[in-house]
Amino acid sequence: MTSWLPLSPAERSVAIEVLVHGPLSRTELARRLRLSQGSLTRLTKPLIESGLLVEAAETGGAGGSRQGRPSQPLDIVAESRSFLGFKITADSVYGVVTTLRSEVTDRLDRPLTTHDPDAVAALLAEMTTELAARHPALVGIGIGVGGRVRERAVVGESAFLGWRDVPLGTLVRERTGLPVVVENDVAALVEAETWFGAGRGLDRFAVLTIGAGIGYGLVLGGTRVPYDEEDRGFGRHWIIDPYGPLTPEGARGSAVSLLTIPSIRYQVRAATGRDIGYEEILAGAAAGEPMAFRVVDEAARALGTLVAQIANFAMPQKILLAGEGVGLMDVAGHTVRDTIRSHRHPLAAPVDLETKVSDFHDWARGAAVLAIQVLVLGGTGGRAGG
Amino acid sequence: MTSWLPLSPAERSVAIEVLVHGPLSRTELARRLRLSQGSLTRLTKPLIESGLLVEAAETGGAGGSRQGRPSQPLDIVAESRSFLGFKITADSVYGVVTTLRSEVTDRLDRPLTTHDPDAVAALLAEMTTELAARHPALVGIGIGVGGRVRERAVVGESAFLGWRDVPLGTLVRERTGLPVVVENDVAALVEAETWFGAGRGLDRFAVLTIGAGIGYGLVLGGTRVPYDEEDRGFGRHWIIDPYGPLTPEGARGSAVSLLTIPSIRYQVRAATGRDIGYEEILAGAAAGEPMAFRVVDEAARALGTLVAQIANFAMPQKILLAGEGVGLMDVAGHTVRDTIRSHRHPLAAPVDLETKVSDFHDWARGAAVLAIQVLVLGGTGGRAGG
DNA sequence: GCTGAATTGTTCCGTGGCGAAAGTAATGCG
DNA sequence: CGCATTACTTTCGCCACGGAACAATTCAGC
Repeated sequence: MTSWLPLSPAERSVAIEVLVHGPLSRTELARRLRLSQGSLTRLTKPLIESGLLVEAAETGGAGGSRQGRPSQPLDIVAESRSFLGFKITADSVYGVVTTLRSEVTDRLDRPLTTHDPDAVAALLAEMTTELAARHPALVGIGIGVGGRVRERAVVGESAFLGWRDVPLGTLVRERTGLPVVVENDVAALVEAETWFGAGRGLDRFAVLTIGAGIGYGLVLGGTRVPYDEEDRGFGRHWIIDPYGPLTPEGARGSAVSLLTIPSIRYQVRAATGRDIGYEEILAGAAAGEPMAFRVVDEAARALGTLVAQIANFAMPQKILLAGEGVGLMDVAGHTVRDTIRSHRHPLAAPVDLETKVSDFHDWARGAAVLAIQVLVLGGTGGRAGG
Repeated sequence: MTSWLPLSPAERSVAIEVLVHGPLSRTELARRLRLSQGSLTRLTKPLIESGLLVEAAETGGAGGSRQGRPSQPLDIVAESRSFLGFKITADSVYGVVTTLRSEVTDRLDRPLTTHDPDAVAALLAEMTTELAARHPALVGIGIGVGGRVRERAVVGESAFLGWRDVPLGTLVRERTGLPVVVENDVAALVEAETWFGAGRGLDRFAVLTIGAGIGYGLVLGGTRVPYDEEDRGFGRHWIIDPYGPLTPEGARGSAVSLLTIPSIRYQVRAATGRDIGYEEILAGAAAGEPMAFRVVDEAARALGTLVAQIANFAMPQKILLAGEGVGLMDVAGHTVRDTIRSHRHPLAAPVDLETKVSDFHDWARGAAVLAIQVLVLGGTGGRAGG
């Protein structure tokens, strides 16, 4: 079962709308999809018969009209199928099991002791077997990797794994028998947020991730813009302050050198001689420790500048800050917001900014969403506009 | 005649494809629009009968296949209708007459001696009358104004004219009897380049204009992103160098203070005490005059930074530099390109950059394109995705 | 409780746009 | 003079959609 089989385009749009925007009545769907009510009766009938949709029992009583025949919301049976998402880091593999709605129902992590492609694939297969025992309805696997990925199957280049042209998709599919999607990890997270997260239903949407590195993704017209280029690691050459800090990673004063967790720790270590953890640095900055404050304050200004540039030039309706390094916002959010304002027209609409601290399981969940998309869209996921 | 009347969506797409992409055979159209050949016979028949399309006589002999029945290119009768475009500046009105393909066939300029809305409308009507005498098939008027424009008809706010909520569209329509479209001048230029210029056929495309001010427009999915905000003049708060020049317009080190013609002239005047023209400053910089060189070199670096930021964050397939102030590229193009490179990943694809020095007639032509769009699209031009 | 208004969902029919495939037209090549 | 090749046309059938009448189900008011 590679996809929801012979779903007509209209049926698919109904399925996606219900999947992404929760239980909806036929009338509401007709409004959203600009179809007649009659068409909706026609379209939903086979979907219900096939068991994909169900008529939700409760109208809830919230919202809705007071008079007339009560609406009959339709919902997806989110638990009918399970999806597996993996995030591969240098020393660990993080795995999650999700429902069709991308709700995480299980987790499994394993240390990664070798970077040999076959061994990695074997580990993934082993984890899959273990999780499949607990979740019989497993129908697809998504894998997120830092680096360049081609055709959603082959890792073209991944520095931290030392890989070149590794057909990871095939390796895992052969060992599991399940359809596999491989994608750049940032791309996966962006897709997940677009379908089920902060970017749901938006036309233009941007994601900026801060962690060990910088990630960036742009969604236009509901579709992620494919970056042919920079999945070798964003932000190494986004120069924010030419006189900024010089760090091992990234050009002087670049987003990477100012914002990533390693760079911030490096700066503090270089200044104080002590190797302090990221959280501790943030706490120190909040407590007014001069050195930590200086570094964090500079990072906050850099982040504000970056967000303002994204808002000015890509004009998204919303910007999501994600990753492990956005704890910055808790400590220095006001500095970030002040900086954004100073880089925007005073009368411009304020930037709709959302912050979401994410761990590696969120990245894995992003990968699982890819598997969901492939199932729903029938293998043709990720169309580039022509 | 407000539009091409009852054109079905499919017929419209055929008309637009031929209009924008030159003479095309039915088979070629079928390929581009992903329709069957039979459908194209059906769709083109009424278009030809109504006189909108004609079968071009010459297949040319260039390109094309060698064997088989020769193709029969279809073309739009570009001269069958004329359009009028106006660009209003503080002291002049520039007018052009164009064909359906937006080729300029006539021009007319007049000084603007008053900013009284009725007087301006009267002047536009007078110019229209004069041009209509020479071009009988005039069917629509487009007007480009710097400032905020609502609903393609009302000038909400225009600083240089001192206008607030002036229903310019209505004023001109009442006096001419022709359908009128009013739009922000930058928006008009972007639309024109998207349909008939550098952005033709592209999915993602950005325009940056440099002149008395800065302008910016982004096209995604073939549609211009509506900027709810910054049509009060872009770039006043795009801080490129916090320690950059302080000028009367724009924040310190902003794109406006570094790049616009008035700011560059101001900087040279402040440094040398002499009031020199823009072209002369560029010539001086090229000749190695220290002061002019310093200012122009700094401007070129700023432009490079700006273009790199646009490329990094909006990810367009192409960026067009337009306006009266892009002569900069002739003198310091290498500096601009070097700066772009230094702000991008070394392995990233080079930015596709096009330069087009435009004068006020090009701005007027942009406005005329709006009138063409409205005619072709049937009044519903400028849909926001939702 | 009954009636009527309001709202959701269903059934039925007509239309129109589309693709598939067969047929026709116009050319070059041997 | 066929024959292959390519462009276009015609015919046919399908099917997705909208529109309208109808059934279902609730609430409001008397």
